[in-house]
Amino acid sequence: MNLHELKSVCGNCGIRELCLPAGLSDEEVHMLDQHMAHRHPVRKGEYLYRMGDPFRSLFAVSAGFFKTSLLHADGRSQVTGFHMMGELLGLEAIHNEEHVCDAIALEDSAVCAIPFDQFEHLGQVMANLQHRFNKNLSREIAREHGIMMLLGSMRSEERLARFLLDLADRFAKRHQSDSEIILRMTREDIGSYLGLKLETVSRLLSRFHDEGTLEVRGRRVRILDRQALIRRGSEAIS
Amino acid sequence: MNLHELKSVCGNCGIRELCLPAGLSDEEVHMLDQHMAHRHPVRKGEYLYRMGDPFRSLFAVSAGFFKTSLLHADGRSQVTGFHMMGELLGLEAIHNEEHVCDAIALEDSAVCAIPFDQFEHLGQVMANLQHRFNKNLSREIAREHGIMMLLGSMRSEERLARFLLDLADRFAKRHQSDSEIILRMTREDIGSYLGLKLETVSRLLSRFHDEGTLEVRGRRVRILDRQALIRRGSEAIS
DNA sequence: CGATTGGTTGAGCCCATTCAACGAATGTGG
DNA sequence: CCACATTCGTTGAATGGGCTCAACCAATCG
Repeated sequence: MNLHELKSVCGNCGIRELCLPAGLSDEEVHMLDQHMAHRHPVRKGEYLYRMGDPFRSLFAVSAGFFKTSLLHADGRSQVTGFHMMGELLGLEAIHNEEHVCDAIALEDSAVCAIPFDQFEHLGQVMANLQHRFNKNLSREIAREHGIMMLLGSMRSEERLARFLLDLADRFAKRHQSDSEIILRMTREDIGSYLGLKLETVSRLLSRFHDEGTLEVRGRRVRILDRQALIRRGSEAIS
Repeated sequence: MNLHELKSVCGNCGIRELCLPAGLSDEEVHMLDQHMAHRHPVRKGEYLYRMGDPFRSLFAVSAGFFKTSLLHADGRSQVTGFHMMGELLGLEAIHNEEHVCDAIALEDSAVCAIPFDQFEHLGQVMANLQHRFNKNLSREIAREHGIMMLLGSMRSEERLARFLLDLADRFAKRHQSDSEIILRMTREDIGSYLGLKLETVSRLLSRFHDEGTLEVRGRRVRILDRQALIRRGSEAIS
């Protein structure tokens, strides 16, 4: 075992309740530990996997921040998600045993690799684990429905407001500040995710800043007026 | 047992290989049949389920056509998908045991209800079934990534072209014509799904018609020039 | 039959894009 | 260390694609 690939111990993990073992008994988590989950670092800018790579493992983000994105034949790309501590990466690759998007670390990160065939075996003997996993997949589908709503029927201000509130909530769940956000991604990444151009994102951030809703200094964003942001995120259009 | 709720027999089902039992052995399909899957009709316009309904069963579409849509507090709605023979409905509801969208029959249809707790038990003893189900969920996630790409970075012509090609392909897989499409949904539904207004959809269909790519007569659409449509569906923007 | 729903088309408008210039921050090699 | 390139972000001006508003038609249904 090399220094960079340590046996992880979900039982001791600070984010256990955010991650795959959420809701499992100590005994069950111990079983999970026995069978899998090696932890290894991924440095900023590195690909965790690429489109077309064979799918062998799921990855649980144990530290850091990732984006996933699709690359289209004509060069356009679409960011499909941002992923932080406790979230699973690679779910979309199960169906044809091949990764269908790129996963890139946006800061120095670490992941726990979960060999999927072993995981499926374990799911057979641990109903609870399988149940949690089903829910995990289902939640991802529901989450993407929300993004379809965002992309399909919201205007730019709304999209950005909701994006920031979502990020803040997710950080808050991880015991970080829910008002001081450090964006790990570029304006272009945000724009791609939200179906906007980077200039539009920049202008919106400036506008929110000027109105006193946010304080924006580069990638440091502080939410000054959460209520205003919530209002922005649910304007009636029609 | 009433006349409208018949024990279905996946083993004899014409769409078995399109549906949940795909890839299962005869014996396995028999087990599936023993435990679940009652078939019942859903008439045009009826709700199969609504947002907020408790989640108890998945549904396999055995005939007909459904749309799923989100209803937002301010009245806006977003169509999240169209679903035909062999596709599963309700996957997005597993995670919090409550439906998070509406499912509405767009024509007289029929579904097989699959009580989810029983299904999970069966998954525990039939690794193959569980494996297929995992793939099914994963494919749904990957499909939605594609829609994010569509909504986030394609222009209106491309969106509609791809939508029609996707529909045609799915009909073709079900042994129906791949060039003669009967749209089951309104222009407004299409627009909602594609992030466009109904007038835009109408104009685009007229344009494709005038250019000889399609023949459009109300909800009857015939693909006259598939190559042209494919080209429309992959124009480089930038 | 009138009422309602669904679809088409036109004219004008507006929000986000495009194109462009510039500034700040970071990194690199001589 | 500085000169330079590169990446990232901001801001302005002009454009245009899809939206809004509106009129009208066709089909369907009580």
